[in-house]
Amino acid sequence: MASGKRDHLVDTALGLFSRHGYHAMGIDRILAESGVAKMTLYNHFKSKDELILAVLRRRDERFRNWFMRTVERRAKAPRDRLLAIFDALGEWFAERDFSGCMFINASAEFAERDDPIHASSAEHKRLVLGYIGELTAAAGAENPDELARQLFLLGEGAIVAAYVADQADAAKQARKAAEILLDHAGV
Amino acid sequence: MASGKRDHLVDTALGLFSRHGYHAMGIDRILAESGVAKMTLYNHFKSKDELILAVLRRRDERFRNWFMRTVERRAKAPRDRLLAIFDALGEWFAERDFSGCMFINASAEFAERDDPIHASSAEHKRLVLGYIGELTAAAGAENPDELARQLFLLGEGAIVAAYVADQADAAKQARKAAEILLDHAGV
DNA sequence: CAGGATATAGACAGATCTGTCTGTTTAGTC
DNA sequence: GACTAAACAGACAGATCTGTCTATATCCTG
Repeated sequence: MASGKRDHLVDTALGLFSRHGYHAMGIDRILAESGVAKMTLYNHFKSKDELILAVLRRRDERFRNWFMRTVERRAKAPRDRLLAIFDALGEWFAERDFSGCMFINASAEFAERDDPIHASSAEHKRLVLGYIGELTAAAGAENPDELARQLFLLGEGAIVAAYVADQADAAKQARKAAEILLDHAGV
Repeated sequence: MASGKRDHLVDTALGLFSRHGYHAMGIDRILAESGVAKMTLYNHFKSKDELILAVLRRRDERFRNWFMRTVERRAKAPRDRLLAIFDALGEWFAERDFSGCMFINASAEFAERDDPIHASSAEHKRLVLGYIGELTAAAGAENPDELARQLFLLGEGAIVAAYVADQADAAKQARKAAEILLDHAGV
């Protein structure tokens, strides 16, 4: 059985890194908050960076599960599901402790392109784009990849607008633009 | 006359913060790289955060000047200028040391919404959006604000796609989507 | 040339951060 | 109850970081 301590550590770190950033949040605070001993952390992870990678893996899994479930619960028809992407984003932005996208934020702090943390963030974005691609294909778009990439841009833009520029209704705006793109793509 | 040392310090810090992030880049390295003494820094700035704010002010000024100049040099007709936004972004992304948007990255590291650094980033984004709004108004769009916000989302999304997800042609994709939105807005 | 502002190098304090080590305690299993 | 593995508290080392202080040097200006 995987250690419950490890799980708890990753969960606590996920919340703290998300709200405060990666460099700004020290190991000691994570340990205090989680009630775990330092040696337990270094028994499970080689370094803080390895903990961050574990956090990102968990975040990727949880976020994409939640995202796909929400989109698919909100709508059945392919076109509606593509629009539901932006309703899901709107839900996310409205969370009280919304702190932007952990992967965008991680890329900001670990700037080197071949840093494993940056690479992990890139992979997450590719997976999200891939999911949107599945939806555009299911919707029978003429050029599903291109449509997916354009909707993806709207989504990422909405995240930035909501977090950086404090535009609470960014998801709604993105949805309106998406409708136009879908109409144009014959979906 | 404003100190040339101060200017040089801000310039050096701008490059280093941009390439390495804000927390990851220490004062000492900035001083060594710029050849300026520590007391000179603390004579001009109260703290590292104040230096960061000065860097962001300079970056805002330079970036928006460059951006507006590039857009207006690349195209004369209002619709073409709106599309030139994405050509300008493409130029930027292709720079060898492109490191994403300093304001998005700053918001990632200074997460609290009322942190002056986060607020300064929000203000920059508002100014960029305002400029796009001038262009959509000049183009005679029916709803210039809404169109501007949607183009803004595409632009921000392209920045994230280019930097985080390593999509070199994100600006081109955004441009294609923008064309559709412009057609739809009767511009 | 004299005086005042500005910049210099570099030591220093104090905080903080990651990662290691030790010795003890807890918990589960045979 | 004995053995083993895991977690514990907490001290510690070593690095690094921000910000301060001092004493010297440079440069502009009157």
